[in-house]
Amino acid sequence: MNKLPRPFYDRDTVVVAQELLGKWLVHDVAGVPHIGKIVEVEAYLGAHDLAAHSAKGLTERTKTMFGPPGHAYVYLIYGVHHCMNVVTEREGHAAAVLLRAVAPVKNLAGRTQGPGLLCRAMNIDRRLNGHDLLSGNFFIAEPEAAEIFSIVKRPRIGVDYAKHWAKRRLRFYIKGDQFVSRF
DNA sequence: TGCACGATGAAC
DNA sequence: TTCATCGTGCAC
Repeated sequence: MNKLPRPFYDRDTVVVAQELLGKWLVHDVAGVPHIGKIVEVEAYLGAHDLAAHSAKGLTERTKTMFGPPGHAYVYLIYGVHHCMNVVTEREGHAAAVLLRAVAPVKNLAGRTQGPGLLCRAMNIDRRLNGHDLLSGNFFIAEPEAAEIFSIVKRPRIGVDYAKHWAKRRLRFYIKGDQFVSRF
């Protein structure tokens, strides 16, 4: 499979977020490759973005976001669900792209439309926090067949506390895709 | 050492 | 609209 290289992630987060749409998220568990096509994402631009966890500064929780690009930032939310992000831009910039939904491609059971459901279906939990996405068992790859689609831009979900940052259209999804979490 | 609070999902 | 459930961050 054609794995995305480090330079792909070391670019403007809004660009990376949109280009992640259509790509394949691959997690190999005990020899079984779980594969989902990314159909919905959100961009978190860095420590200046009040909706981003990194706006709190460098802490135990956010140190993955402040690390080098191309690594997974996985955290537990509401004590119940896991959320999976991809770190972008240069080390120290603390930006990331939240993966909100995937469409089943291979070996996925259950629903995948939402950040928590996506992680459950893909067997992703915080043990994978900080994991290098250029590794052999957990990575993002080019899809086998490229497709043409339109990208819808909307405000991010669940970040009303972020003042004017909550209004920016940093949520992106594939237009008309049935696996988008909500329209 | 205690406590408020989530980048959610499911039930009521 | 409410609630489950717990790690993190910061106040005391």
